[in-house]
Amino acid sequence: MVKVISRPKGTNDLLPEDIWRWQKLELLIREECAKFNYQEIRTPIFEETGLFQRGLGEATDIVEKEMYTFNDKGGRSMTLRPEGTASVVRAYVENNLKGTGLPAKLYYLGPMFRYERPQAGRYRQFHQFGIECFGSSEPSLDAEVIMLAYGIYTKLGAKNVELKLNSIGCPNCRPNYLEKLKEALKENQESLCSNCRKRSLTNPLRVLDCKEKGCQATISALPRITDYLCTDCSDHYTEVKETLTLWNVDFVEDSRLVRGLDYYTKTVFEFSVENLGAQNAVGGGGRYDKLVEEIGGEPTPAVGFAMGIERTILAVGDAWQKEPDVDLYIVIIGDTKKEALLELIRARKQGLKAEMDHLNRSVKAQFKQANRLNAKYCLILGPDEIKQGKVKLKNMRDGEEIQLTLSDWLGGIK
RNA sequence: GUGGGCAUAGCUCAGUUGGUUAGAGCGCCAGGUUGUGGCCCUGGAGGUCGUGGGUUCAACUCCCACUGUUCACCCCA
Repeated sequence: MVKVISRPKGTNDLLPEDIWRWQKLELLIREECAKFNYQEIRTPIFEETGLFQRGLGEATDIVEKEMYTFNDKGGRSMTLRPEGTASVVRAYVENNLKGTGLPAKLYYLGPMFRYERPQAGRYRQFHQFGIECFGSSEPSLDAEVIMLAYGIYTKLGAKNVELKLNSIGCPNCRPNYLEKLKEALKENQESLCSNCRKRSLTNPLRVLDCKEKGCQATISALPRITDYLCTDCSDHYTEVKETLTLWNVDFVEDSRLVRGLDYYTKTVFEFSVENLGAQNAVGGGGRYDKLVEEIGGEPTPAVGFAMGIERTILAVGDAWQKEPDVDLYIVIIGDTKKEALLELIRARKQGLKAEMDHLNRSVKAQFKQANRLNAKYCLILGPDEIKQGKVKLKNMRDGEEIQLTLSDWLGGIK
């Protein structure tokens, strides 16, 4: 025997027993995007490495140690995309999408790649759905992006989804806050964990995110960004909140929410669920008014959101029920395969999901198979029936069997 | 990248102080009904006990390494 090659670490085979969940979620996503006038965009799965270095920030963990980077045969450094926004921004600039009218509202759905240690809800190849809206700095679009995501989570039937909201200011007001924060951190070094002491210098905002119990008291006493926002940012934040309230979106303000990517400005938000352990963030996003410029486009305000598909499906749990595989199963008795083949294709032309036996199984085994496929009806074709031009149609829910003519038994299906 | 747990049938798991033929439930296949599913009964197929080394007369069991998986850290979706 040849050695079986197994799939790469941190990747998954999506089998028929699970894939229906994906399809159901994708359908919901596409319907909601259509309602909000978001159009799909599909970009390459790999890009020049520089795109992500510029887009996400050199100092982020993703760029520093989690990217699948390789040289192609021409010696160019390429990277499997670790997230979707940078590519969409690139495509927006490269294809001059502002020319198609603003705001440009785009969504994407597909695999992303990060070299991480896998655990529940965290894989090396995972999938994200995301939306990006370019060309307007209006808070109503921040709210709309959040509303779209909120609507999807609500319709999923997932329990205990929480929306956290914050504003992290802009290049005008954030430096001012950072200084105050650093000062406060300096005074409280003693009471912080070793990690936070490091972060106080390298990335002070992330201290706010620390989950260490010992740090909590100190963190809650630190200055809040929302108290230091400039008028522009503060007004923007207020209007986002007002619009969400107008739309009955439940949210919790969390002045400690900062998020890990460097490109965010003003609005940031995150959706989390209870039952997912450490990987409880199922989606998040925010405004990124400086990113398009950084990628090389002209200054363009933008706001977006990304959802982790695997985590979202985990969060749904068993709240969903699988559709039956077939409406109709044709049971062959004796030498009636030819008739069965004819009726099978007739049923399918009528739009029924139909199946029949291809293993020459016993009648009993055929009914078992029908049951396994959760068939609503069985069409029974035996020599006696064919002789008289009749067939039997059995309702598998209540076991009732009725006799119909071979030519119009389809009328018996409700 | 760091630390801990786990790895036996398709799935969930038993397996005694190391002892010769590795089990159960579910699932799968067949029969119990010359042409009728779900429930029940009977039988059957299916395992190089994650991989490779070592200790031993003897290893699923003990030791080491590797791989996978899982939880936490970290990070994020």
